[in-house]
Amino acid sequence: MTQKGNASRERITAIANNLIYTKGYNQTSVAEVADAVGITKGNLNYHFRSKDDLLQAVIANRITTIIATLQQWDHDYPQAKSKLKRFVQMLRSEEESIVRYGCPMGSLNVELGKDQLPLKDKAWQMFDLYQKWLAKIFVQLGYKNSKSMSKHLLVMAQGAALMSYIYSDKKLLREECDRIEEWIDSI
Amino acid sequence: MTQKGNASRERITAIANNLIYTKGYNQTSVAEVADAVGITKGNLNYHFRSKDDLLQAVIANRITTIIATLQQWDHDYPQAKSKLKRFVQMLRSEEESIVRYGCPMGSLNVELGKDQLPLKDKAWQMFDLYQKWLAKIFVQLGYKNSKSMSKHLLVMAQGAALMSYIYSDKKLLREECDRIEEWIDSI
DNA sequence: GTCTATAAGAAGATAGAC
DNA sequence: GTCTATCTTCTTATAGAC
Repeated sequence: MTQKGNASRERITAIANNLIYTKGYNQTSVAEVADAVGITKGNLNYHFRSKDDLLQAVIANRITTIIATLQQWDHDYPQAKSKLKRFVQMLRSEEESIVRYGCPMGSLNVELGKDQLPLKDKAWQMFDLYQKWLAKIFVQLGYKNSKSMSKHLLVMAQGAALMSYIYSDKKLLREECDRIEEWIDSI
Repeated sequence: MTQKGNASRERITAIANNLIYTKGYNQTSVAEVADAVGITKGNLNYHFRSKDDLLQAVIANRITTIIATLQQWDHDYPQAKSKLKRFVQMLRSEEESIVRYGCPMGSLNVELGKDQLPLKDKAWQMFDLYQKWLAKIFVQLGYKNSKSMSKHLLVMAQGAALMSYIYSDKKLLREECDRIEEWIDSI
């Protein structure tokens, strides 16, 4: 709560995003965020009138990132199965943080799910972006049950992220990625 | 924080267990637990010197239950694959609560994982009981990689529980159980 | 915009009477 | 064992000066 700090909304949001991911939303105080940014609580409350308001901005930010990522993937990987593999690849490239902090989407949804329903809806949208994107691909692949298939892929990815997080086990995460990719090849 | 209440440790633990499951540990206050039990905070603090102490008792309780359950399953289902199916069956019979509150083990581990390391170790033991029990079965089935196989089954089960919880989707949970059972048949 | 100061409440835990 | 009362700390949020 010292230092100077040019505190644009974006700057605060980015730092809050990181803290909320690594510590959890309820376990992160606004004082901590302000401290990390280098401003005072009072100043932070000028930019965001409430803690929930801050989380909304964080989630909105994540949603924007996800949309951009999916567009990029659509552009980079024309083939349907390549898109699916790219999705799995995300688990591999993020293995370090997943094993330490879990999946940012999964953790946040679990945390908000028990109460705080209005915010949960926002957090839920993150999942739905991936799900709808995946479903589109399964349609391309000729599946009638594209929704079920896309959710199944999310189930495997979330299960892999969750268990490798709980066991702090990179090897497990890699093995599960292998299995998911085998599954993609087999369909 | 009114009413009379014969407050044995067991009674408090059972009620706390339920609240912690449905609301989450950090979102459950000791005042709430005391209220649900029908005693005062002061009294609760007589039985459990701290909130962490209370959670330890809750987890110890769960561990005892898990051990008893696994022994029962060992007794009731002599065949290896029947044991695995019984494990999956748990997801089906608990679908109502899983869809509403998630998996009690998974949620607690995620919640404690971000900080509170001493308690996480305790919570982690719950998972390990299942994992070791499953691994034993895969050994029976002749698998060299029994550990990997047992964790894979946990991955699928946890993924199914998590996603069906996030989507509040019983149909998804059932479909994923079907897939897991198909997998068991195929190995 | 950014600060200091402070309000207002919640939560965990303790002291002491009964 | 169980209660009432109190303490302390943490947390969110506001008020007002600069």
